[in-house]
Parts: sequence; structure tokens; C-alpha cells
Amino acid sequence: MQIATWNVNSVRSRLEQVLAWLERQRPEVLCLQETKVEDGSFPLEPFTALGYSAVISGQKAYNGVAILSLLPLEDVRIGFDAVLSDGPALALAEQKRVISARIEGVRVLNLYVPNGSALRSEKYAYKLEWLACLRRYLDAQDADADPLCMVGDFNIALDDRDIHDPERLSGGIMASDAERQALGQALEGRLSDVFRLFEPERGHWSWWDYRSGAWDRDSGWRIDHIYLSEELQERATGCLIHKAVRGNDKPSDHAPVVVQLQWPPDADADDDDAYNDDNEEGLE
DNA sequence: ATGGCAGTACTATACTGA
Repeated sequence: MQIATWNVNSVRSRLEQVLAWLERQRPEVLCLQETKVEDGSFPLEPFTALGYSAVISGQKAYNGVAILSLLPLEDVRIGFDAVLSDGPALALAEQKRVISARIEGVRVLNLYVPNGSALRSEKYAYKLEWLACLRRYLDAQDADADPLCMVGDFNIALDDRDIHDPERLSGGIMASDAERQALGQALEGRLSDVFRLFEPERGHWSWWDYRSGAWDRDSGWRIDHIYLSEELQERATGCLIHKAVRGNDKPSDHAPVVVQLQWPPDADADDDDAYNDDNEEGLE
């Protein structure tokens, strides 16, 4: 079973590329961020034609998340307020950044973490508040006891291996202590970054700025993550960043990230080599 | 320090992203 995450920077602008990637890769699950479209205008039909059903939560122009799946989507939850009923959770739900569903007994949680803009901005305070709410959200849903796969665009580099120029950028936006601690507290005792279970070295990016020739200079960040709870960590057989996709014409500024799981646990593992091709980096 | 590039809303330029 493959679960993928991809910030597509507008699903309508990226539609043909996403469809082409799905046809080639055929992950069981693809989580999208920055769909940038209201639910009534989301292009469902082309995904349905490929066998994917979808749950979506979007808004005009900004944000927006979706889960596409070849397997049945159950118990869909949209927004922090699906689990938390307090005021902060309700207020944060205005921006469409959170969607989850149960798939094959796994709780797949798809997040688009706020960018934060700059350290002294209101948006940065919003980002920290949002991450504190995420921690409470995860605490609250722990009672489910379902294995958890949390994916998305986290807009945070976990450590300096994940930044092309840590001397210049560490401590700034997406790499500040407060952001790292807030995310760390949400993860603590619960979830691990599956990419780092397979790849300890620096220099693997998932996002390259459109500006300043970042792609040509390979000046990127690894900010798109897949986190697994313990029972799924034991079933993970690889995690790859599909870097080549960033080299497309009119690309998203993010590349897809894919985890391969041997799931359900009693399924045979014969299809586990299906995702290995020359288009990816990372370790099997 | 700033801007650079891209998408959207709106129709020239502003806002946002990270």
C-alpha cells in the first residue's frame, strides 16, 4: 500500500500533471494540499475516471486539502472542529487545512500547515497557535486507537539536514526553534518522520522556491513529511521523494513524497517493488 | 535587507506562498 502527499499549488492548474502521475504511480492514497478551489468547483470526474474516490475541503484562492483513494474512505473528518469543539479549533477551521479519513483501518490525516510568513508577523503567531491546536487534536483522537499516518506540507524543516543553506536560514521562518518545538510536541511519543527511518543524510528536498533559480541550483527544503505511528513504522518498507516531478513544465514548487507500507499486515508483500523506478530519490 | 516566480481574484494590481 502506497500513501503519497503532494502540495500541488492549485489542483486545476496542475490537473494534467497530477493525473499523469497517478496513472504512472497508482498510489492507493494521494493527499493534496493547496488545491485552491471551492468544493463545488473541484475537478472530481477525472480522478473518478482513474478509479479514485475523493474527499475534499477547499476554499476560494487559498489553502484547500483533499484525499484521493482507490480504497474506500470511511469516517471522514474535516477541520480541527471535527474532533475539538473549543473556540480556537472553530476559529482555525475557517482556513481549509485539515482533512482525514480511515482507509483500510488506517487513520490518514492530511494537513496543510500555515506558512507563517515572517517571524514577527501575525501569520507566524497563527502558525504557532495552529500547531498547538494540532497537538490537542492528536491528543483527542488518540482514543480512536487506529494506526495513524499523518502527511502533508508542514512548512517546517525538522532539522538543519533539511535546509540547503542552514547557516543562512536556520532560525528563520520554517526553521525557528518555536516552530520546531511546537511540531515536536505534537509528534512526541506518537509519530515518527518515516523518511528519516531510511535516509539519515542531508540534501534531500521536497520544495524548491520558484524564484531565484532555486530548482536549477538545487536549493531546496524538505518540508513535506509523512509521519507514522509505531505499528505502521514497523510496516514501512521505504519512503521516496519524487524529485523529477519538480522538473516538469509548469510544475508545482513541491514534489510528491510516497511511503510504501506492508499493509494490511497479513497482505503478501509481492507488490512492494512496484514503486521503485528511476524517478525518485531516497532509499528503498 | 529585498526581490525573485506563480496562482488567484479581478481585470492592474494586490495578496499569498515559504
